[in-house]
Amino acid sequence: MSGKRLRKSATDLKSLAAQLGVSQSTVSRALHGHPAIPETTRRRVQSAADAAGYRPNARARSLAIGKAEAIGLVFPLERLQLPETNFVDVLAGISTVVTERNYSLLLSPFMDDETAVLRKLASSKAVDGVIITRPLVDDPRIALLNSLGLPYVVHGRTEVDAPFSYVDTDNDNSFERLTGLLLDYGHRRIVAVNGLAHFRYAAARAAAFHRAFAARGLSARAEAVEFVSMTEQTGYETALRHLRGANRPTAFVCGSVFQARGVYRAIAACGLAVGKDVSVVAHDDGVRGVTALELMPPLTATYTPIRKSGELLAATLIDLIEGKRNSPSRTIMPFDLILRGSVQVA
Amino acid sequence: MSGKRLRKSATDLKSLAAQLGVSQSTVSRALHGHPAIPETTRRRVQSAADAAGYRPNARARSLAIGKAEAIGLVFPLERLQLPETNFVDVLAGISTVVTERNYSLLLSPFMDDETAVLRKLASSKAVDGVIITRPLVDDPRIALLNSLGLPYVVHGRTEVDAPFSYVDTDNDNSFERLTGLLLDYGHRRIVAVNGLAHFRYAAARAAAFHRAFAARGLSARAEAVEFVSMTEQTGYETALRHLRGANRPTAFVCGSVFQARGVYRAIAACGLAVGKDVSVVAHDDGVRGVTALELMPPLTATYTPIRKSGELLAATLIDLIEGKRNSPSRTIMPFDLILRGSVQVA
DNA sequence: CTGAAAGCGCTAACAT
DNA sequence: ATGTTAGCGCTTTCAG
Repeated sequence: MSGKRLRKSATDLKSLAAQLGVSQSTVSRALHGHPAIPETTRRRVQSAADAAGYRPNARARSLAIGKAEAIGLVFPLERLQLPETNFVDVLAGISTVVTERNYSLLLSPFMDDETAVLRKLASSKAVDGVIITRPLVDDPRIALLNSLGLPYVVHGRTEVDAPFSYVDTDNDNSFERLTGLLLDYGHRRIVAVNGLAHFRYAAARAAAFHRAFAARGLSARAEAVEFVSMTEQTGYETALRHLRGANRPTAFVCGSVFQARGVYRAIAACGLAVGKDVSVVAHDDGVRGVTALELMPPLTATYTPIRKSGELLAATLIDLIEGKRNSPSRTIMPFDLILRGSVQVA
Repeated sequence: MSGKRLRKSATDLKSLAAQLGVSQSTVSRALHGHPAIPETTRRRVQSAADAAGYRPNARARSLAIGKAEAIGLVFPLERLQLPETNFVDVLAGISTVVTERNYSLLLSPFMDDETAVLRKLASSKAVDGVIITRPLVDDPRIALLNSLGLPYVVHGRTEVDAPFSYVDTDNDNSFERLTGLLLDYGHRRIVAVNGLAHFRYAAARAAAFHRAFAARGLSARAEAVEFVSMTEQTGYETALRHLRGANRPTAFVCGSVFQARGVYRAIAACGLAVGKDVSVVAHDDGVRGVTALELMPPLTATYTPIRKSGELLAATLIDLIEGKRNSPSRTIMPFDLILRGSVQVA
C-alpha cells in the first residue's frame, strides 16, 4: 500500500547512471552535449536514455538551474467567457511559439485581483516571466512588475514613464489612416466607435482621429468619439443613436469588426445602405471567424492579424528571459489598409 | 555582473527563519498550520511572512512533496485556431476550477504527435495529471496513459476496455430524444448531420438515432446519417445536398448549433421555411456566442452547457490526484430538452 | 575525460 | 513545541 510502488517509466538520472556504470554527472553531461564527453559515450548514454524514455524531472531541473522554463499568461477570466474577444487568437499565437521554443505555458486567469496573481507568480517563481494584456493609459502593473523583478512583456503600450517591452497594434497610424481616408472622400460628419476610455489603445485612437482632422485643417467635435465596449451590440446601439439624432453622420470609424458589424446592423435598421448612404471603416484584428470580407458590403479596414502579435509576445518574452536582449523591445505591428465596398465618396 | 544580484522580494525560508530566530521547520510548520505550533508563534511567523511577501518556491516545494500541484490540458493546437469549436468554453470551465483549487494549468498543445506530449508530460513530471479530449471510438491514449501511470480524465468516452475516468455529454440519450421527438411529430424522412465517424461521440449519436427508430418499430436508412465535420459550412452543404435530392427530408437532427445554423441557411436557400416546411433539432453545448435561441425560428435543442463539463473535468482530475477517489469517476452530464419553434408536425 | 560532492529551497521524518 | 537532518532529482563547480 504505502510500500514502493512499481513505476515502469520512472527512470531517473541515478538509475540510468547505475545501469550504465558511470556517474550521474557523466550522464547529465552527455545528454546536454557537453564538449568534454566523447562521441562514443555520448551515444551510448543517449541510446540508453532513449530506451528508458528518460526525461529530466522538470521540477528538479528547474530548481537546479534556477529557471522554470515556463511563462505565464495573466488575464481576466472573463476574456475566456465572453464571445466577442480577440483573446483566443492572441493565445493561439503565444501557444505556438511557447511550444516551439520548448517552454511551458501557464494559464493564470484572475477574477478581480490581478496584482495578487502577479505577486504570487513572482514570489513562488513558478514562471520565468509573464505576458500581461490590455494596458490602461496609466498602468500600475508596470511599476509593480519592475519592482518585483519579474520579466514581462505587455500586449499594448501605456504612458507610464518606465522602460518595458511591448508588442502593440499600430493604433495611432491605423486610426489616422482610416479617419483620413473618410475625410479625403469628403466625409465630415464622422463618428468614431472607439473602445473604453481607460484603455490606452482607445485613447491613442481617439487622438489619432482628431489628428487626422487637424492635418487637414479641420476639427472634429469631441462628441464624435464614443468610448464604448468592443461588442456588436454596443456598435449597434451607438450607431443607432447617432443615425437617429440630428445631423446624421455620413461615416463611422470602428475599433473592431465586432463593432462594425453592429454599425452595419444599425444602418440597415434605419433603412440605409452601407457604402452608399453611410460609409464604414474599422480596424481588423483578423479574429477567427470574424472576417471583414464577409460583411455585406465587404468592410474597408486596416488589417493586422493579432495572432501574429501573440507569437511576437511570446518570442519577445522568451528572448528577454534568456538574456538575448538587454534593452526593452518595442514592436509596433505593421498593418495593411484594405479598400473594400463599405466606403464611398460623400 | 555574475556576483550576487540584489533581489528585494526574494525572501526564502532560510532568511525568514533567521530573521525570526527560529528554524526553517518551525516557519514551514507555522505557515502550514501544523497543529503542534502554538497560535502565538504561528501568528508571529505569519505576519513576518506576509510582510516579506513570502511564498514558497513552487519548484522546491514540488520537488519536496513530489507533486507539481499543476495539471495539463493536452489538445490539438488547431482547436485554438479554428473559429467553430467548443474548446474555449471547456477551457474556461477548467480554468475556473483549477484556479479555485489552487492548482496551475499548463496548456499543452500539439501539432500532430499527441503521444509525444503525453510521454513528455509524464516522464518530466511537469504535471500531476492531464485532461485529454475528443476520444476516438477505440482510443489508444487510454492504454498509453495507463501504462505511463499518469492520472488523467477524458472529456468523452471511448469503447476501450480499461478503467478510466471521464466526463461526457449524454450523447446517447440526447440523440435518442431528439430523433424520437421528430418521429413522434410524424417525421420519417429525417437526416442526421453528425460528427466525424472516428470520434466516439459521433458513433454513439448514430446508434442513438437508429435506436429511436427501432423503438418505434421503424428503421432508418444508413444513408440518413451523415458523418461530417462540426461546422456551419458543412451543415449547409450536407443539408443542401439532401434538400435538392430526391425524397426531400422533412427534418434534420444536428450535432451542434454550428451545423444547425448551416442547415437553416440551406433550407432558406431552397426557398423553404424552418419549422414549417422542414423541422430542425440539435444538441446545444451552450457555446459562447452561439445561442440556439437567437436563430430564427429559435432552435429546439437538448442543452448542456459545456463549460460545466470543463469544470467537472478539472474537479475530477484534481480529486483523483489528491486521492479523493479510488475508482474511476464516470460522469454523464444531464441535459434539458427545450422545445422552440424549429419543429412542427410533419 | 570523469567522478565526488555541494546545493537549488523546501518538506517531513526523526529527534528531543 | 521546536530543532536537526535527510532527502526530492537535477546541474555544476571542483578535483583529479
